[in-house]
Amino acid sequence: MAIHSSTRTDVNRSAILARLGAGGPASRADLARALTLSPALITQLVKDLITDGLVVELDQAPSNGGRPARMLGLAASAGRAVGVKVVADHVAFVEVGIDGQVVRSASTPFDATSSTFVSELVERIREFIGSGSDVNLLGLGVGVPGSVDSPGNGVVESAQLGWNGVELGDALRRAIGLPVIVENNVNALAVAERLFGLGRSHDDFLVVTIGTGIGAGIVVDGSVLRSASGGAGEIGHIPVADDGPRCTCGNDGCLESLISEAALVAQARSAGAIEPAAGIDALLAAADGGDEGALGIFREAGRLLGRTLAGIVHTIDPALVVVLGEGTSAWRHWSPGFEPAFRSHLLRHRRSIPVEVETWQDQSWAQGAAALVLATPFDAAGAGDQGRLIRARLAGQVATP
Amino acid sequence: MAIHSSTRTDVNRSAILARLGAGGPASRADLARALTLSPALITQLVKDLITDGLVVELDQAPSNGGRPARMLGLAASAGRAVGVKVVADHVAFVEVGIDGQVVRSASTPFDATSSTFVSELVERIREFIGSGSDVNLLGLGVGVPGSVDSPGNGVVESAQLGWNGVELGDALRRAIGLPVIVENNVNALAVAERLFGLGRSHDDFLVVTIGTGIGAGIVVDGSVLRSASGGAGEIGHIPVADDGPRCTCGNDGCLESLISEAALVAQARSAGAIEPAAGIDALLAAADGGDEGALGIFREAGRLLGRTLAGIVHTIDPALVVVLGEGTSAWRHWSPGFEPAFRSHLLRHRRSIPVEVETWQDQSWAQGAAALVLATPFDAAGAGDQGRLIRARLAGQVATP
DNA sequence: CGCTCTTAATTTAGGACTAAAGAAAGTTCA
DNA sequence: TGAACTTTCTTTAGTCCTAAATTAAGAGCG
Repeated sequence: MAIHSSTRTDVNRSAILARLGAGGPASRADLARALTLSPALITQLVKDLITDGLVVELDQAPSNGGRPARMLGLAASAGRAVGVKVVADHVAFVEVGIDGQVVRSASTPFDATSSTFVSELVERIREFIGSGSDVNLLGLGVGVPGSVDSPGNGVVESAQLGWNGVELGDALRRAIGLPVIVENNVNALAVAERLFGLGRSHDDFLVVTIGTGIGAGIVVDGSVLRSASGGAGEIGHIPVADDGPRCTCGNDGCLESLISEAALVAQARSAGAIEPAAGIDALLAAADGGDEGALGIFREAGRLLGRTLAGIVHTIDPALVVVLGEGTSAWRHWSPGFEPAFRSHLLRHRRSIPVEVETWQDQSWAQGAAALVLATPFDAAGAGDQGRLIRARLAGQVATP
Repeated sequence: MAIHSSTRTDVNRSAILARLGAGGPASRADLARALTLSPALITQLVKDLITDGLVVELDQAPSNGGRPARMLGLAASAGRAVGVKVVADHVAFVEVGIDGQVVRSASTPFDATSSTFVSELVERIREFIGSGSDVNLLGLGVGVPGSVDSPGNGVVESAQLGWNGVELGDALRRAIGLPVIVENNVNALAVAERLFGLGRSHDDFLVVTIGTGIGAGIVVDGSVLRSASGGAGEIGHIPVADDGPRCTCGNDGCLESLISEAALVAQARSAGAIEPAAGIDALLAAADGGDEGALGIFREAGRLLGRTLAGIVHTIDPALVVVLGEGTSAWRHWSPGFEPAFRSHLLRHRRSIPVEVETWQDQSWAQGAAALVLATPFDAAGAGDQGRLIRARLAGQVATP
């Protein structure tokens, strides 16, 4: 019932700005409908935002049969976000506008297992922020492989990084002086899909990543599912074989132990489909060249993924599946195994569910992280104190000449 | 942001009443905390509810070190709900108070495949309601096996009942003249668990039913997951065997095709563990008598259920699993297969997740249905127009002498 | 026994928001 | 070409709710 986390005015002002960013120019009537606020309130809020130099009136739209609408757009200075993606051996950065457009990006080496990894990360982040222009930064979004207690707090458990109870959020807040949102990197991708991608027109969809790891971001009723301890979406550890290979998690027969990039490479090496020192690029090249062993490895991976995703579709009933991650570069070889396995295990009325594979770039992970900041204006109570600070920074701006 | 479905006063009054029903007596300060409303507003609303005869002041609680609280309780006349559970061959009814306590119940034969099933159902419901006392009925909750487009609308797809696009909600509203909420019966059980059961202290948990069918109700952030078309939780159709038996849905190797009651009976007959005309009761008796074939069938069912639920726990990350349904009477035989399979396929930090098996009665399904009505005061926008009507009926009562 | 502290409940002033009415600016049609 | 209608935007009056201040009623302690 009550909104505690921000003043209501901050919530509304930041929602208007974020909506103009994510959705493009809109009229007052559009904003009232989209944000379910009365036209009277929108008029008041927009008047103040225009006075504060954050919103500008654009051309009039053609009439819809009545008074023509006056379109509104964002002023150029309306704030930016930085996204950081952390993996074991490097860190990627992007700086984006409120519309999600990438202004600049960078990537630097990094050792997540070093005993001074936090201060090294802080240094890298300071360098990236310091080399940007003097535009208002709303906050920092950080995506990590692993689970996070809550995005507004940011305590990380990550086997891949070797981190156990690392208070990353607090450390970065203290060192950088910006609001910081920390989230699992696949969940961050799902947030980005919801805001800027194919998920914009769906309240319920599934993001699946293939590549180094196998993971899922589950969007339900417009929000990413985190559940009890922030660990929803760990589909890589769904058991799919009773006596399958040993997984990095210690169990046997997890999906990931069979279809992660490392697993495919290991199978290919064992089968002689590639040289013992070759990697995934060689496997893809072999499959492209028609090698039956390589094709079979990808087909079987697709089959296992398809069957497993069919079960997930029955469990959570999404309207769309989006496939992302480094592994998508090989999707043409996964698909022959994936499609029949997936659709034949779906109930009849679900067999036409769309599965979309999007164009992947390494900076996509960092864009996902940045989206964590950009999404907070849409959730009045979301991300606790950090969310409130971000909304205040977005809503409280006054443009300087 | 804006609440459209009820006047705010109705939302708040009905929330206070429902909270006193579900949670028992509480002070004004307790209500303010539980409902996240200001103490000032609670004082105003409670004053009116006392004047209207719906709430009574009880004894003072012992002091917590400050001013002793004045406890509040429900007046006896504060409204009831009727729950109806429909299966292929009978209908079960309960009438419950706002606290969920069963006031009376009934069960009658019914033919879901009859061409006049709607009017037969209407007749049964009228008989049950007509034989009750003259207390204010807030609404009718109906649980069905199958999927429902939305609880406030109530269009049913059910293979088990042979219903396809049946506009049950509209038909019942027209004929009975009460607000009607229709939902999948396992989802209804999850609502009841959230309100009155083990789920009261959890925002994220999983309800699993074993018996005639295998289903799940998934509670996330305090609400039951429905997703895109209301079909979340159909875990019975998760594929668990590549070339398993043919399922009633037409696919092969679904979980349900291996561990539903009918599947267990078929396996037992094939194995000679029971007579060809015997049923589940004979299988349970044989297992209780130490028959190895019978024990093996239950153990294998438990193993498959355990492995599948481990996958679901990784996908949605619940804090608790509650097992319900007719099949729980045999849980002692499922458990030896279930427990090792379940826990060995969980990530290390999840291995201690509690799995609770609750006492089951056939009227539990109908209690779940009644809970659909009782839950609506807690969701300001929930169940559309039906929710608004229920809240208005609860909030708008004035007790007559 | 009286003072201080804590917690509960109430009152007050003011902010936030909406429903409804009205004004503005088009399109359509006779 | 002017009236009627539609859609957008603005203004007004009132409702709903909270933060803060105040009052009430206990426990604890010297």
